[in-house]
Amino acid sequence: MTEKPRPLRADAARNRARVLQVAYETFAEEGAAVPIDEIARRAGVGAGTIYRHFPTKESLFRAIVADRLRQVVERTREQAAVDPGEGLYAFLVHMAEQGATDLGLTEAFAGIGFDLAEALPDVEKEFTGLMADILAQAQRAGTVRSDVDVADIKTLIVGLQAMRRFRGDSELMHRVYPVIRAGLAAPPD
Amino acid sequence: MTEKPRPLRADAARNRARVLQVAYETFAEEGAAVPIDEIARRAGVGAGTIYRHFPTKESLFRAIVADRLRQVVERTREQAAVDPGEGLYAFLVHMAEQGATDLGLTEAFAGIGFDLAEALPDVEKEFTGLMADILAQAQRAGTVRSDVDVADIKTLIVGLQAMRRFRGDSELMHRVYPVIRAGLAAPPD
Amino acid sequence: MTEKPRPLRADAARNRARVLQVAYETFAEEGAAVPIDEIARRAGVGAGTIYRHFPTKESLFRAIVADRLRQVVERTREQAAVDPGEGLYAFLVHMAEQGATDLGLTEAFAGIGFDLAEALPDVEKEFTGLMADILAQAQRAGTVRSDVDVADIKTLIVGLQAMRRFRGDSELMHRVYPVIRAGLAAPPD
Amino acid sequence: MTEKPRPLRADAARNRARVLQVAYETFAEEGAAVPIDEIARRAGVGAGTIYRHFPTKESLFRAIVADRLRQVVERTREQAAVDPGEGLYAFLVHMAEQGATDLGLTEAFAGIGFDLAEALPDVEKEFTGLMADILAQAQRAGTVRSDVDVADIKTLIVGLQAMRRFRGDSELMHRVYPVIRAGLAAPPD
DNA sequence: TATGAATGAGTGTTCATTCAT
DNA sequence: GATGAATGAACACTCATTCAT
Repeated sequence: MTEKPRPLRADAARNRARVLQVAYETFAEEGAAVPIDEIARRAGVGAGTIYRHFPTKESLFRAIVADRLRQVVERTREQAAVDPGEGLYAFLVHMAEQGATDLGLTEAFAGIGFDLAEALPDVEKEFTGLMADILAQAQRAGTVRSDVDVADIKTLIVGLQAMRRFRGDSELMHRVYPVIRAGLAAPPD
Repeated sequence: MTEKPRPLRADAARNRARVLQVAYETFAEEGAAVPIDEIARRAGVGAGTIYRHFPTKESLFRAIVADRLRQVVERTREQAAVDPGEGLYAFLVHMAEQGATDLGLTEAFAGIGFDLAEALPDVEKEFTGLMADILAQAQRAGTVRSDVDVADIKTLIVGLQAMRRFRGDSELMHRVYPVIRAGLAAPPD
Repeated sequence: MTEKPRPLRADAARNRARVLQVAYETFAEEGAAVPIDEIARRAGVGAGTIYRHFPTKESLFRAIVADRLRQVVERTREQAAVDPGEGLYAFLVHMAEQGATDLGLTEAFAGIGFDLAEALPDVEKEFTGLMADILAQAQRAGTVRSDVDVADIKTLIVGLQAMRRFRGDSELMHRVYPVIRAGLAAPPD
Repeated sequence: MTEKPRPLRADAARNRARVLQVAYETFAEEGAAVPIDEIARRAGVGAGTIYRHFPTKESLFRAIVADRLRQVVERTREQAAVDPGEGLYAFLVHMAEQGATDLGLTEAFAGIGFDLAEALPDVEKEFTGLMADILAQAQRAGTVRSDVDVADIKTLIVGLQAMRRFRGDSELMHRVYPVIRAGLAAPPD
């Protein structure tokens, strides 16, 4: 029974996209606590314009998180289709990268003041489904030990995102990610 | 150029200790965004009293972090003396635990809006020294692969703290910590 | 120095009438604080269209008040022609009814943030003239005491409108209006 | 189980009283829609000071209304003790006076955006009780017709307050109040 | 010295009005 | 002419910090 969301006027669509982009960058840099006015300033629009497109600050935040996660899901599915044994690792790397540049996403994913499953149930479901698929694939391919489950993977993502923000991407990938990977690949005790 | 910190009167010292304790608990529960008035209320003192001992909210936060880290250092040194091969693992577990119960400390350690080396250079130096010692010990004992360094361990702590806040202590210890440990113990490629 | 109001195009005239009607209903239901956008939404026009016909929100409000008062004047004149002794009472009842359903009109009439004589001098003049006429008629007919004047009647209207909004129409008519009427009919002390 | 409201410090008590007084005057002049900042400005305090004493704008408004109504109740009881037949009329006059100078009180009493019975049940109860008492007294004394009840009196107060704001006190008392009084004194049809 | 009251800049959000499409 | 998007000045309320008591 949702209203057909009639296409936005060209200028409005441009502004909406611009707000999303700037809000993404700003939340990424400053975390979810940045004032809306700061986002408006950076986007070169009035605060009211943001509120025309997103009724609350939280809804703007949600829109960004949903967008990011959808991109990760898509890229991961593509890669997992090509190399099932590597799908999970590719996913971990994507998520670490996202968390690196995106303070807001990390907070959202770690549930700091934001419950993903409650706020974006659809995205959460698709996301969890993806993880279950690629984890099972990797376990069948023998690249991931058999005793880890989806909850463990989620936990590792939270950890990797935190680490990625703490450490440069190149260093994380060359020095710490191999440790995690070795731990995941190791046979259970 | 530091003032000689003349000894506090007994009641003032008691107040200072009480504020530290309550502030620790409160930041741990509520995160760094909790109002100073809430800490004052819980401590049963006026807000002014807190500002007498700590000139800004941030300085109070710093004092707590320093205090916590000193405790971890002490406990870790004791355990490392007993079993050098386990010292580093004991340390990781202590830090994860601290991060678990201490939202404020995690933020501080991960450098979210707070740079430890800049804010508390003395503590940071001692802390890094400890890590170098116990890492070297473990590598000599053969329990940790030879190609990880202190920076890698710091990074893993950031990750573990984030994970510990995301996941219950028992589950983290039984399900994810073994993965990290297996990765650290594995021989380099 | 007023612009000659050149005749509106048919569609524009239709829009203007529609806005007036919807604005009347909306102000009546929601009071003068209702956003212009809400009126536009209900009327199925853009906000800009309202501003084309009425340069400010207040001017729209004025137009409605004028319209309503003209209707009351007309109906009252008709009834007073039939029964001069009852004309004033019919008028009071009409005005109370208007105030009942029309939060905006009541505010306008009572001068809450809106001065009728200043804002709509023409309407005010006609309105006052009507009251003078029907009051004199009623006094000649002996149905209203001789010592009340037009200002008193205006005052009573303000009171009746306030009362009507406070109390249901039926109850006001059966229980309180008779008291007012008895007071007006009573001979002067 | 209410906290014993320990006595305020002298300066705080002075400020609280000042805020109440200024807020009373300001609401009276401007109505309930005045910004809190305006009240703060007039009182010569920061907005935060008002919020220290009254947690919301509405609670400040409530405090004023309660205070005013209690004064009216008290004065009316005194006068009714002296002359039972006049008690109700004295009450009507008091309430009209209050409404005259107090736009906020009128709005509260007429229920414009504020439900007295819900917001201040104690005051409302005492108030209604007073009206029942003095109305019965007056009816026993024969100064008020037997067929009006408390709800009718409330309605008349709403009307009188609206009228009093519309018309000067002296004129209302000399010209319109006698009409109401005659209507109330008249025998039922 | 301790208290907690006062300050005032800052936050999310709304809405009358203007203006590009 | 009509549309509805953009603007930006409010507003209620919060909180780190200062200061009178």
